Amino acid sequence: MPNIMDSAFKSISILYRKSHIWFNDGCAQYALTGAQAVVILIVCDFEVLTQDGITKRLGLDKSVIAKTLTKLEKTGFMIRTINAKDKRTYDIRPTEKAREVYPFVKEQMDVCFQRMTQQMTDTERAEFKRLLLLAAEASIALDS
Amino acid sequence: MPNIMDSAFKSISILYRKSHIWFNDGCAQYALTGAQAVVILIVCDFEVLTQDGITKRLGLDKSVIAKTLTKLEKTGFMIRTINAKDKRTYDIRPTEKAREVYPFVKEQMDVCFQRMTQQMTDTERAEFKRLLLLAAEASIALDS
DNA sequence: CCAATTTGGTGGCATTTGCAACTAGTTATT
DNA sequence: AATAACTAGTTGCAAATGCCACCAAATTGG
Repeated sequence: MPNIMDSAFKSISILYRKSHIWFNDGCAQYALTGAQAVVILIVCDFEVLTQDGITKRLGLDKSVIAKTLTKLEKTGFMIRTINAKDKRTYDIRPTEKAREVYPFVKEQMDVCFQRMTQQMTDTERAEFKRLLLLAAEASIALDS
Repeated sequence: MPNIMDSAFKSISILYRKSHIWFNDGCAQYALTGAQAVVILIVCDFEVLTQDGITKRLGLDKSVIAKTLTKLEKTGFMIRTINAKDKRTYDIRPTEKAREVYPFVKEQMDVCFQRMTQQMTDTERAEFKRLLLLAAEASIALDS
């Protein structure tokens, strides 16, 4: 297939969609969607977060996080308690069940990145990751 | 905001969603969605393509391309003619209207990439683009 | 040359995400 | 202290995408 691509923008679209299909498949064995798995990872990493904290760190709309958390609470992965200092907000905490799947979900995520970068050298892969983080942080900072 | 991110996978999600919001906004003035604009770019670049050719090059599902093209034909950006050699397939060609918006849409896409990489040096930006294309091509090749 | 398989395209349905309007609680202004 | 402005979260709706089942044409294998 000649000249598949010339644009970084299109590349990002392709990488997003492909990696999410892979990640969703990988998470299905734990009865989780990709979106739910990502939330589990970030909440476990921080131990406690508000919904807004998750929203800002993932660059998703707050309504998306609200819906995902409702599901995760129902399925026993998260606990929501009203914050005493600010009654508008919830403290979101992982359950033991969440901590149990954490390493496996993390592994799935790494596998996805490994797969898309399999023809890169270790140096290239590390540089790719560094630039991705840099661009993502800048993008989040831009509209907030 | 401390430790926003640690994972390349999450970064790709963020970059995709943010850049698509920007791109959609940028394309709205031409009465185009981001998805439609991307199809216009690729069809103009190749002059003629089948729906399957577009599908493979963008890594999207074939039903998505079918729906997008139906819309683009209705709004006068694309022409579909049945291929004489293979009556199952369409030859998709851009109209003059498509060629007219092409440079502006391309510009919007570049602006998005520029925005997310604004703190990079020119060298970093070029390297980032190279690695994105490399990973995207590999991802497409993987499941086809 | 006929049957089986493959390929390109369509339509329906489900999921993910984003936006806008809304509620309730908090902070700032006067 | 009262009101205005802001912030966290919820809900409903719309758009984008993916998957599946299906159809029609083409290719392959006997």
